[in-house]
Amino acid sequence: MKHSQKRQFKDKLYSQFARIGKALANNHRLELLELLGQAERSVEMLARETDLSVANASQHLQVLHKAGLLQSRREGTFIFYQLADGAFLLWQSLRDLAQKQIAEVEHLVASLKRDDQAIELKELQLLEDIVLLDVRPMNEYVAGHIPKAISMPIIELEMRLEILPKAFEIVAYCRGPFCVFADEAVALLRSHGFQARRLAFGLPDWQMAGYPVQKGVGA
Amino acid sequence: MKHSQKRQFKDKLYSQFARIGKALANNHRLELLELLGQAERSVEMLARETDLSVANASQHLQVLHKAGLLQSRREGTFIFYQLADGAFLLWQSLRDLAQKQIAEVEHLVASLKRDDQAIELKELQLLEDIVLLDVRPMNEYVAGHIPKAISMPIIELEMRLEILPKAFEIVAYCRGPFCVFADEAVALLRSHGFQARRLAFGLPDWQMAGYPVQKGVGA
DNA sequence: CATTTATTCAATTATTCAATAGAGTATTTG
DNA sequence: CAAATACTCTATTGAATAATTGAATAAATG
Repeated sequence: MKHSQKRQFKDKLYSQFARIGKALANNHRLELLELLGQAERSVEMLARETDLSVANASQHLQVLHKAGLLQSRREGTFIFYQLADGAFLLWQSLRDLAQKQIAEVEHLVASLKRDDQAIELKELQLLEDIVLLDVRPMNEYVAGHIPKAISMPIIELEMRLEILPKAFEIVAYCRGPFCVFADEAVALLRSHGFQARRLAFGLPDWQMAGYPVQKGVGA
Repeated sequence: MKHSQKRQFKDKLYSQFARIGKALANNHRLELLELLGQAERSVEMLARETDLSVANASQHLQVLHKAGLLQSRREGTFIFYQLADGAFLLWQSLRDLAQKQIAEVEHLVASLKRDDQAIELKELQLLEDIVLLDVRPMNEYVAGHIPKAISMPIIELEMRLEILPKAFEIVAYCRGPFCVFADEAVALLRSHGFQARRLAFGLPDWQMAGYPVQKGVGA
């Protein structure tokens, strides 16, 4: 094989890889990936949750789909998108690299005045006598949650505070390290005299680490 | 926190993530990443190996650098770039997703008429009585290689065929699953009556899997 | 079978990106 | 300190992308 043929082959091959890179090159598309990492959704739901127009969300979803990052299925008039195999690992690698290498990310997270007592993956195993709250929207809890976690969407938390025990520490988790639901939950709980911390990670990270995931509404 | 404030925060955060996506959105930059996954290099070396002008290569390297994917150090008039922590995992996730999800990639690989007997990571452990050849350029071998592998750059292989034993199977590896050096080596070896196969993966994949890596020129 | 709902397509505009050429900046060497 | 080497910056060009709007599909409903 001549040099020019090799060059042509490499150009073609890496251009295919770059299709995935291009799909990752937009903030809205990354936000869509993060949402879809939690649970599948229709175009309209995704548009609403990302504050995009439906047409625009649809376009972005198609870019992700063509790059092999999403799978879709039709159900009546709805089209549900979900992550393709391997897409979460890619998003996770990107997210983690950004956290390590980009100073502005740290700066943004610092602006949340987040508690630095967040619990890492391995630490959670060792904790006993805690109440674990999944503060994501219900549909994400149903799609999968950490065993023993109670569904307590952040919007319902304040109303349902009285059912929580003050004798135990309360641990909240949400979508991932950059999701603020758990921070809001911890702040609210503490302001009402509870002892509370957040997990530093989300359900998909838990799942990727090989831990068991429970689906549906727990008995 | 109001909805509009949350939206602003998310837009800023995901825009930072998208900086990395944008860095991955070009075939030349991905090729640079793959090369740097093997060993650090100067701008000029990278330009030559990717058939880019030096100015253009420099620009692309700076894009990668600003996105946190590369680190650089000066040595005299040379600037050496190397992968930042976590950058190889990101490139590997992207590459593996492309292999699984993009049909054109499979099509391109098929055009190589590659032998499908390639040896996977776990299989290599079980093989005995083989001669393992690292057919990448010498500098990459020096930067790190699989223990017991012999450096045999593909351009030297034909000249040095006589030192190889016919009694053992010969196994060649190179940069990764899409590198053709090992395919060329296998083809050449077989045409000279050797029994030969390639590894399906490269040195960085071996290293990422937690196996030991030897540096320098083996004693 | 017309209407409604959910999604996609097509056309437009503003913005961003890739590549090039040539000038400019560090650093080493004679 | 002048020349050589290695790299970076700037300006320009043409190409690609993002968001918007309104029209066009596909499937379900009355």
